[in-house]
Amino acid sequence: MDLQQLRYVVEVADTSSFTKAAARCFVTQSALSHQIAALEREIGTRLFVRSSRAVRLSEAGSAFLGHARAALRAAEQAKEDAAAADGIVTGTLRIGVIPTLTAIDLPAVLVAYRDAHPDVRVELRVGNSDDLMAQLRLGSLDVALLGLRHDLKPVGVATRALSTDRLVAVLPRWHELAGSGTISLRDLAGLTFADFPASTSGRLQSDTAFASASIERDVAFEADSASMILGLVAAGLAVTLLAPGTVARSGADVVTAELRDGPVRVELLAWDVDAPRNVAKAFLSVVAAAGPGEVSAAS
Amino acid sequence: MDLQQLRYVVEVADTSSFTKAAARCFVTQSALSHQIAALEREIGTRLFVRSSRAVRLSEAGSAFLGHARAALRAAEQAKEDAAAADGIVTGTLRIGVIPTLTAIDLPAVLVAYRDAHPDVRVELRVGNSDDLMAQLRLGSLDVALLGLRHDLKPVGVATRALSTDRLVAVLPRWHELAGSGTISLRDLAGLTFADFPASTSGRLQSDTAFASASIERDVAFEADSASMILGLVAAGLAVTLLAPGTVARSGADVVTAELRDGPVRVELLAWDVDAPRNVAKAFLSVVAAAGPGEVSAAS
DNA sequence: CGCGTACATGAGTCCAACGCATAGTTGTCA
DNA sequence: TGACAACTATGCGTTGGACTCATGTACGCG
Repeated sequence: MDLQQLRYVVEVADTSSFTKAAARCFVTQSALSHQIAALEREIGTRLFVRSSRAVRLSEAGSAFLGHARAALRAAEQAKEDAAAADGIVTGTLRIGVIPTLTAIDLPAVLVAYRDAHPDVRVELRVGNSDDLMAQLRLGSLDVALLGLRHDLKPVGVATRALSTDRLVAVLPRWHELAGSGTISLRDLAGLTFADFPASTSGRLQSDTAFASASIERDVAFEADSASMILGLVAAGLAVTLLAPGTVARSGADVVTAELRDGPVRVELLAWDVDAPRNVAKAFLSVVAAAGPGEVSAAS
Repeated sequence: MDLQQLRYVVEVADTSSFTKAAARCFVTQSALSHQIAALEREIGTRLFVRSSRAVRLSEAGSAFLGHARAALRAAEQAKEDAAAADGIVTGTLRIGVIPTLTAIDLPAVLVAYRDAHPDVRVELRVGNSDDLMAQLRLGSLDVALLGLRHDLKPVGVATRALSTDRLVAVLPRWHELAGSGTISLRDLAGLTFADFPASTSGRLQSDTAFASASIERDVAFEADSASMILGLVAAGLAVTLLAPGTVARSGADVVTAELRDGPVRVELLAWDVDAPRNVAKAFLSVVAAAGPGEVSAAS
């Protein structure tokens, strides 16, 4: 048995394909077939059921997989902790980040991080807050930078609040409400809206605010990126609610109006509280040094 | 990184010697040196501090070692569980046994076990009950067959009582008490005793019995094997207390006398309740099928 | 029934782990 | 103090096994 063989098994299980797994491992399909076959010979059982169109784990394979992952994790952890004993942080840090993040300057943070820990490889994954939270809980992300309604406390993870902002109304330049100072949600009643797709956490922020003010609104346009939504607003097709920082950084040709009863959104740094890896702990320190924020225990 | 390298690290850590570790791994010392050096190069840290006369773990090595063991254990477990999914028990069963065991016929049990699970390698280690318990708790034994005073409940392990016996007095053939039927401890006062070494659990059985009967006795001979003690008795140098089965199986030229107030000794099967491995569970079944006994939960 | 896709298998290549020999270091003893 | 013993490090040649390439086989699909 060999760690390499365990990696192969995990990849095949994850991709349900020898060919795809081989590509991910940067070897040919035949090399991977050979190794899996050798492993199966050694343990005396088929780990995968091959059916020419798909590959799936056998019962024995299912029993094997968990331990294989554990072995690989332990080996990785061994390496990281040994280096950590010498004060060196190594490994791969997997960061999830929402595209609209404004609370911190992530590139600047990464400069500081890389400066302090040059041996760490960084994987950045952009996604929406819901997906990132799910990946964090699954352990496929180490830390995540995301945005939530201020009254939602994520469960199963520890968090540090990075910023708290009240959303602003975003209007076309020539809109009648432009320049009328602070307004309220009710002033927007009857207008056409662009917003994030239904039942995403980005959308939920606005939906909840309008619902609790008992205002029906017409979301005629849905898009999954803030810049797309801002484009729609600039074109005069709709209005929307967004964090002021998001609008400012986009450079979109729109105007904003403060909302006295707009929803409050918190951007926060979240991490797995159960198994914080060295790379993640180091990232937390760098963020803590870079900006303010308030730590909150996992719930 | 490679599982083989992890095995090397563990062995070197356990033996504090490259040479001894190499011998245990059935490779030359140079092969092991090469591999450790390669691993240290990969993780960028020295795992061992070499001081020409002794090898000890560095701080990084200590951090590494635990994870290395975990990785090896997980890999082993992966193999065993995969086979178990096909109803096959594999791996190595480590049994500890006291030399005086009489409650079960261990060879017969092993015949049945080997018959049911031919793929299991069996390691037998003979030792005294105290050492076996310690090894069991450390996880370096899977099951142990040992003897204890009936009123001592071992902690941290689950047990199954196999037999309960009252010790008998063992006397030279020509002794005046020979043939006098059931006697009491007090009849033995003033005689010269042979027994197990002080503060072993074997010795404790008799010591406690005499102490609670307020009888001083003279243990002039100490030996760590029952056959040696019986030899001393047969030679007329001393008397002793032993389990009747031990005496019967030894074939020693001695006579026994039942003791109405002799200490009661329990032989039992003990196993680690936290992580019972497949091989151990299978052994428990075989013992359960072979003989009677009463299971007791861990305390 | 040919075509495409995917896994298995045989043959050949090449690297890396191994063994051998030896050097270097340190503690021990006459 | 010098010879020795015990131990690890290292250079070098050898070989087993992991890999690639080429091909075989099985299956679904139009």
